[in-house]
Amino acid sequence: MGLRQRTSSAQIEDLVITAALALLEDHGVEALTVREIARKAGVAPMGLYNHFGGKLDVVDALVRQGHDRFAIALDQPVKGHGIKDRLTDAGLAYRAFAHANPRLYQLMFMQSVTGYEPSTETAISMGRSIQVLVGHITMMQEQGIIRAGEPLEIAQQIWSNVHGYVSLELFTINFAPRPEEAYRKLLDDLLYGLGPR
Amino acid sequence: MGLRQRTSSAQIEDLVITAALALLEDHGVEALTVREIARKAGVAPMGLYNHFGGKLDVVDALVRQGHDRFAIALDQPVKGHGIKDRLTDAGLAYRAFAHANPRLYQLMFMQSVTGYEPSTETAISMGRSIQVLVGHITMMQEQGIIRAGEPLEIAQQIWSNVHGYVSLELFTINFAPRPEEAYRKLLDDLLYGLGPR
DNA sequence: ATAAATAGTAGCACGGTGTTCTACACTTAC
DNA sequence: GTAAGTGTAGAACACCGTGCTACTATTTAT
Repeated sequence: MGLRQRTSSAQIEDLVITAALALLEDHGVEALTVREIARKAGVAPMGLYNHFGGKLDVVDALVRQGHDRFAIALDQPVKGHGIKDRLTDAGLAYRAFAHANPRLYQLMFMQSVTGYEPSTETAISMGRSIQVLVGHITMMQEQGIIRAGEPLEIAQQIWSNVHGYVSLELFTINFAPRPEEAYRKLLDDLLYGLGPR
Repeated sequence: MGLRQRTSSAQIEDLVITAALALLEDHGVEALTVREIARKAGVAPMGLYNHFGGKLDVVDALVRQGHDRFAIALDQPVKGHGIKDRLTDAGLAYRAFAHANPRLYQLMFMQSVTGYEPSTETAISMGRSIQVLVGHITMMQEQGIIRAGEPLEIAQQIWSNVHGYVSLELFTINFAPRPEEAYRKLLDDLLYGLGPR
């Protein structure tokens, strides 16, 4: 037997994920139904079961792709900025990503689809984002900008603060009059609190 | 016409909410179905529509009750502690509440039931919690423990940090080896970052 | 070129969901 | 005693995720 042509399959998987993402961002999680995704992707509902384990598996693929894009976004250095501003820039990129893909962000970090739990493969993708953060922290520790300590633990602190602000913001629980400015101040205080004492 | 006996109605509403809470914490959001809640409460499914607007309205009542209990938990002063430790104590109480009612917390602050959005009445209940925080902050500002600035904005910062850590923890995205200790350190750095410079 | 295997399709079916409707039983007020 | 109102049971509707079967088109092997 010769090599099977799988181009078609890969295309279909891509079509499905793209359709699901569009549906999610345009009409919310409630629009993420098997029939709707299939229709938008131009595929039979059964095709969704031929290429994926089911609806939650499609969601998982969507989330995994999201984490991959997310890790890249966090690692974009801003030209003209030194290492000193690495974390601030990453923090701004973090919020920008969440605002550009709010419902995807909810899917990735809040439990917005009932029954969904990330697969181990997706968890690994998620781990890459925090590794980017750890990289920034280690560099800044070497420069004496951030106090000594386990980088992973410090990364967790930073992530908590940033994720907390952004997720409350998406949930429209934000009492600050100027959210953008308040967020910058948050990043500032956060770095000060993590600085050498 | 005389006064209507409404004891029965109030009782039923209470039965429904209690049943829903038990179901939520014991079997997760997926178990929160109309038929299941009614069965557990010993009420006909229709009773749920007689006393509430529907399933999401029951959820809303559940969330509102949660916020009321939450605000009280955040305002419990720890005996022997001074004003200096008010925020730390509140932070610990915050996490304790989330750990005692993890799925309720998810319902209150993450969007764990599809289609649910808090009513304005519930939003007001939520506002009371942050008012408790604002109270603590104002007191600590007067003592010079916290830097000057809009208390509401500072409250938002604290809330972000604490909520972020707790929600990532509930989502099992915690890379710190000793979560309890890491959380105390987070509170410590947070207060330091908010202190006078 | 011809036959066989495979991938994708359509469409129905099943159990479960939120919600609504109708018919019946019970309690309460006058 | 009678009437109103409140709660019940149970069926019904439309939708959901999912699985099954039959059919078609395309690709592969000979």
